[in-house]
Amino acid sequence: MINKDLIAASSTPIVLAILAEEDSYGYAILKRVREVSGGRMEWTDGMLYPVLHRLERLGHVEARWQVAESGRRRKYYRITPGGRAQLAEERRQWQAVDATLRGIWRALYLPVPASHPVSAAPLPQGT
Amino acid sequence: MINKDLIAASSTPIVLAILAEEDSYGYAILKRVREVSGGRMEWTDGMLYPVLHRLERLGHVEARWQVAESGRRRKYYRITPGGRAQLAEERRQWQAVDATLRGIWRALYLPVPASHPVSAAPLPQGT
DNA sequence: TTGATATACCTAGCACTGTCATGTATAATG
DNA sequence: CATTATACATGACAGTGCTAGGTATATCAA
Repeated sequence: MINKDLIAASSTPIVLAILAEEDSYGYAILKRVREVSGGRMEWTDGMLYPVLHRLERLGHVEARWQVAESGRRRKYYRITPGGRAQLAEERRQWQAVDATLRGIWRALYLPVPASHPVSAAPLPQGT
Repeated sequence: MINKDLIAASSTPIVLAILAEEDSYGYAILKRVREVSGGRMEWTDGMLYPVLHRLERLGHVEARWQVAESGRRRKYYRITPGGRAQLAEERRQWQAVDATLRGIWRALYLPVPASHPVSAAPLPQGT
């Protein structure tokens, strides 16, 4: 569905953004990604947990064990101030690349994929 | 400037889109990327040539040697019909991920990075 | 009890790919 | 003759998603 490189490029900003909404844990993050993407992105737990561990190692998130009402133990993650700064930086980089891609695509007269109306906003004509 | 994963995710669609504009060669592609991105993206030749070789191996582009008026030999690349199909698919995937990211960011009240006005268009307010 | 399913976390081995450094060659410039 | 820009190529290294497998518990049906 979505290729590996795109997954790699988007996993960090997506996880940080989800945790910026509220504290969460692995299994719930997987479901949240599926929900936010409208089912277009399906993550495996085998890729998510290493991402969470890396973010923790880098100090972008903090983890704590907690037992839910259901009786299950969950590892909740909370974003740190450093994580929020990282999220802003990731967002800046993504938008720089996105602007570049849209700039080239605009000149190409490519057919717009009809499956999902991504944005109804007209493209700016400036600079 | 731009992290490795984002480079990896965008290299294929960018190269294919540049070749969809017109036939080109390695060194010129590097300069074109710098130009189209407004200087925000700087590619190394050490990453571009393997990308071109891979695209050729996959049948997305075709290569031919040619001697320019300057006397230098250049390896020109031309996009194939299969390459155009791949470009459309890459574009579809990119926009799916982009829509997901914008969907999460929209809910966050993140400060807009002021360095580069990527888009002046207001975000659509609908679902 | 037993079995199936969903929840919940973790890791090892593999393949892929950008980075960095390096190599080769030529034209233009001073 | 030295320097710079042009022009292509590759090997060693590190990072990371994928696949497959492992462990454990709560819920529900048979």
